[in-house]
Amino acid sequence: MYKKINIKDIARIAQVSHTTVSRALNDKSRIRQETKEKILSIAKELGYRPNFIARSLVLKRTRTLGLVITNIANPFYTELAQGIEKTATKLGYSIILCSTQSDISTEKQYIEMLRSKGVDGIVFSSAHMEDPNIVALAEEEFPITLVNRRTYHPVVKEKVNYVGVDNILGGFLAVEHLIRLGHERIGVIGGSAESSVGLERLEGGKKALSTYGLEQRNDYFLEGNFLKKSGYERGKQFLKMAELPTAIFAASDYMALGVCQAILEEGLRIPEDVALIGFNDIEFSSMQGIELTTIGQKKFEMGAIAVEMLVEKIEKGEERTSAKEVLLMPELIIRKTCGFHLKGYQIESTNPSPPTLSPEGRG
Amino acid sequence: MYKKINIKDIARIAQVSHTTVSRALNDKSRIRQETKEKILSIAKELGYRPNFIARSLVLKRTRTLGLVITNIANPFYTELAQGIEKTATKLGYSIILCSTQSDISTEKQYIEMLRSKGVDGIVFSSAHMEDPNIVALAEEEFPITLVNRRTYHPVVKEKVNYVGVDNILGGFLAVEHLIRLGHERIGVIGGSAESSVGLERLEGGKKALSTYGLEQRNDYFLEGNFLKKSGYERGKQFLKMAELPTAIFAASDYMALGVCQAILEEGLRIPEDVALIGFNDIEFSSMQGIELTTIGQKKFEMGAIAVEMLVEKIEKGEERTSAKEVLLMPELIIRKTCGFHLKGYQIESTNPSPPTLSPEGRG
DNA sequence: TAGTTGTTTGAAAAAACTTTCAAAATCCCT
DNA sequence: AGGGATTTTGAAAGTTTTTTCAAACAACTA
Repeated sequence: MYKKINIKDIARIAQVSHTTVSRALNDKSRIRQETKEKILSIAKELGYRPNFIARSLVLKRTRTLGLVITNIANPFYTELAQGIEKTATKLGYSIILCSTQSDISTEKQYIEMLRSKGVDGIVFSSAHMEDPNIVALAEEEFPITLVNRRTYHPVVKEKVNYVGVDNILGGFLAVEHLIRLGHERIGVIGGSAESSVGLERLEGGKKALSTYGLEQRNDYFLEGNFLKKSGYERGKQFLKMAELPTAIFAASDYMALGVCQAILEEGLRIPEDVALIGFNDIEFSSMQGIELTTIGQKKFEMGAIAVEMLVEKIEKGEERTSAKEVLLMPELIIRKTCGFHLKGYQIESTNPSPPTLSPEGRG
Repeated sequence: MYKKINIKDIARIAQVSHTTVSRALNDKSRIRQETKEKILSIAKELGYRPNFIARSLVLKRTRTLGLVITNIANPFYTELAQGIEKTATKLGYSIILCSTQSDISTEKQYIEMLRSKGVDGIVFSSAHMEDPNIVALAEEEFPITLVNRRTYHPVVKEKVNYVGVDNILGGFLAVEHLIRLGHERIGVIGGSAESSVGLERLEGGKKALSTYGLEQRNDYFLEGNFLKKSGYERGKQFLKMAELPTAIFAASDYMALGVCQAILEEGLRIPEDVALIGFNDIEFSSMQGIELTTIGQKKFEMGAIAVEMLVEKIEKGEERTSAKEVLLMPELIIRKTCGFHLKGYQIESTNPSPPTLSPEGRG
């Protein structure tokens, strides 16, 4: 049986007090180089492993972060989670994974647990619009950051950092692309009403419609929940309409894949019968046989920035008070589900400049 | 500023000792019902939140598990991770996520960290064949379980629990399916040599070949690493051969998707020119436009069983000494990449019985 | 009433570490 | 050699909780 050895064991062998051992181990001053080396070598020899929980108890720091996410199965979140986990370990933190299935009360329990376990901060990747848990944390000034989804609550806006894409621009780009390809009846499948990103993408889409002078038909806006199944169902709904849209913008690739399934099942072709554009650019969107045109966003980088901001907040403490907001630029990724390639256009630069192209490509 | 309140604060207000408060909070005996209720109500009113790290210090239990995984981005692992996370929380544990990118020394650092943080156990989803870190843990009898990949090291086999699929059977099923459809030149893309599952699947494939009296050609066995890119590259390699295989079995769907890309790029059709079968049945394999025939395994359940076994080991302690090994049954899932549907067979039951079907379907 | 039993409570120790403060040791200068 | 300054070390307290042991208290029996 391996007995765990602690700072006192080392002290006894090195013939010093455990205080001195602590100083040696933590590379503190007020210790002679010689004694430090001796202690270090003994520690190494004994295979000493520091007990972080004892340390945490006195330091009130665990170097552990919570990650609350709806569901890792969603490919968008797994890429995000990767960025988060990687940069957390780079910065010396580990992360506790919490998947809430979007349930506010599950989220609350997770938060309770995380705080009892003494995490130094939490990153939320899927905040609800009016998430009371997040508001409470913000009021208490507990270190958190929001990534991807945000909350419009004033105290959250004032106090907590946020990273995301410019979803309004993204939505605009998506619908604009459809419009430029000649579509006038454009169906939009939004995210759930609890998600800021869905709303913002929808808003961007509507903006494109009005910029190009197209009618906004209410029956062409359907609410989804970002999941494949919901894309499938909303897609079917569109396809049953008397005057069905000629193009569909789904607020996530995952949903777009569901729409794809629905369209194909009805015996329709993509993009000839109905064009399809998604959002996120998950890995599978680029697969042969799918080749979904979509709005790309830097998911890994988003996660990385989120934890960098959080760690800065934790370590810098109260120094910076105002909340930062960083918005990454979305990017139109043209593949084959909108028919761009069929019309023989050459791929142009897709940087997010204001709409200048004359609608010559219509019809 | 919210000051954290502790057991002593409650004691002061309730006019009892903190010992008594502890008893009330933990629902222990040796306390009068009346005092207990009083204490509980005070605790609630003050918003008391137990400090798990102090508790952990004395109890030597953290109710936290480590999950070491190569990479959450691989869809197979995300489904597995879901099963793990969900049942961990169900059993009152939280999990710290560690993605090693298959690097042994990164893994070692993660293990050090996890142990310093006092996790009660670790689940390894991607053990290397001769992983020294795992051997060391096993020798020390630190609670771990292996899921998916295993190690053939004798002390690990003797001491640590394992859950996985019957990969040999799975490989057999895959290649058998190809053989029954008339293929005689079957290329296999294995996993990396460090992975037990790749080896076992290959072994199963070879077994099918010999069972049906087919030649085993060494140039038809290529080593991959389970990732899409490696499937693409190995696929290309096969397609450049003078006598290219008429069917390919890839040891993971993720690789099969890469192979798919390679085949399509070469202007060949699936399954008419070359048939393709994968392993894992990840969610995207069932997508329209892909419809990959594959070997299914219960990933979520596998994860669930892994943590159940681990928790049992942790909580039961030394009571059960011999290591359990649970092997789930793989299942042939026939979709469209092997051409089964083209031949007008009706879908038969695919339970893993010994090969009885006469090879009437050949040619 | 004394003695026994059983229940309820609290003091103190323990877990493994960091930090503060004071004491001891060393060094330098006159 | 003596005194001040500086460096090195250790004792003790603190972090929050659980647990052991003993004390106090109530109730019951003889």
